[in-house]
Amino acid sequence: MYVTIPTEYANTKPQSQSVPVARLSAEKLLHTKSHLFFEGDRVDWLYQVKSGVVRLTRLLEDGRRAVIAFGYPGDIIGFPSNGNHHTDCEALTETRLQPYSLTHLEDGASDPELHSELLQAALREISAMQDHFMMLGRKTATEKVASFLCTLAERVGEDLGCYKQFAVPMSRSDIADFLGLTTETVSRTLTQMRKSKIIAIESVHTIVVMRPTALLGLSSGQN
Amino acid sequence: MYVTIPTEYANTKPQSQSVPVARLSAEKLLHTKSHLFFEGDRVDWLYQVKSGVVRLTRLLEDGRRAVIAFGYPGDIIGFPSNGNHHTDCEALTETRLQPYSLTHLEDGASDPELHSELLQAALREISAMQDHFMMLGRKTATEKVASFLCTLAERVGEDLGCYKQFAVPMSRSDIADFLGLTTETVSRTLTQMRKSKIIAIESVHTIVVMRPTALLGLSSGQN
DNA sequence: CGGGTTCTTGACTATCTTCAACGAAAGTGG
DNA sequence: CCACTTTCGTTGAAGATAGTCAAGAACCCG
Repeated sequence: MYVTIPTEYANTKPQSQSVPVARLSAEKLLHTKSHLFFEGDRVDWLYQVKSGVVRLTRLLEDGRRAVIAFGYPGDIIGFPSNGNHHTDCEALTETRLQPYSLTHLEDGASDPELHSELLQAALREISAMQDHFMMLGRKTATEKVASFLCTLAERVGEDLGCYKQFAVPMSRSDIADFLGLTTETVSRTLTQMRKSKIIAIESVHTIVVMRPTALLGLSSGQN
Repeated sequence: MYVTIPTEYANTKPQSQSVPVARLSAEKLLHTKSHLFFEGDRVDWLYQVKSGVVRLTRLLEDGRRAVIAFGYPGDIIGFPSNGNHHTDCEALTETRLQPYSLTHLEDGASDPELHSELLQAALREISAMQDHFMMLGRKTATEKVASFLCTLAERVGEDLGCYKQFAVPMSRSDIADFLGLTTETVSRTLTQMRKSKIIAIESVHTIVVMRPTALLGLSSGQN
């Protein structure tokens, strides 16, 4: 999941990724904090997240980290490059995954339809990543955090009357590394939004959006 | 073309993208500053750059801009998302392009091999974009500019004895929007590198790398 | 040649980071 | 189950990196 530039709150097309048809393996269970794969590992399977949340990260030699994406239900993860994984993948919650055999997927001749699905998934991924470039390169801290919350609210928020509540399974530093900020800045920004009654911080890992329109405004710089 | 994290100078595998086999249309010529497509246009063709350089951009309503990528010879551009272009594309120099019919490409059944090539190109694209996330989110201005120059040198630099020279067809603000900086910061950073004799600025749009190792050092933060 | 754009440079400012301390939460072992 | 340790989150103060504003120089293009 990438945080994009929401143009209208709660208006995105349902994230119902077309589900590849031929399941070649049973569901896989991944426990919180366990790894699905590491950077450099050979890619044998792609996975579609069925429930739970995973985190994809890359590291720099000196320890700086980038969170490339969060994998939410419906997302397909594990795209190879030169046959290898280019990120680490760790579960943030108990996660169920549907594996798909890569050899079978990549061989277009054997199953053209499945192959097309894979290509479509890759193209969606590219598009989502392009949105994220704008975020990383051109948005302020407040805009970044607001965009992030909007996306979470839209994607997994549950209605609470006129409010929307959602879980935030990732740590502050996961969020920071995803948005290109520090944990302190993320924390401060959230506090500020809480003080201006735009959000409520139910618990550290649960947020309620009190004023969706105001949050959306922050996300696009109209403050 | 994305600027990645060079691990060893002049050590990247040749950018020889596998060339799709079935050419369905004659080469297309694009003049400097003319557009190949705009964001929102329906995608009918993909293009492989044969010569020249193009620039892919996205805009925010308030005018902020992100340069998503520069398209150099060998690169494939125009990947659709929901059938539409998600960036504008403009030629920075006279450019020759080989078009490929999308309908033909996407229909895996009709030409499995071509379809596979397309998927591979998309996967390479995803990998390159992931590298760029680290750049945008976690690198300093100097590291960004140095990485950018390293990539250009590697990709299109011509040997001049022990130096490497290359053209910089994009403007300072193109570079800035690619790296998530301002034109002033790009300009200042280049000036600084020139003063420390790491590069020479032949002309505004031509750079010579005098001390490749030093430049590579800057790109990964060892300064 | 002249007008407009692009690039460079300077001075100042703001945003975000860094460093540090503290409190809260979660994990561990007796 | 409780005490202890460790990690995580929040907050504050100070500092630095990059941005903004502004002006002049260089470059292009007709």
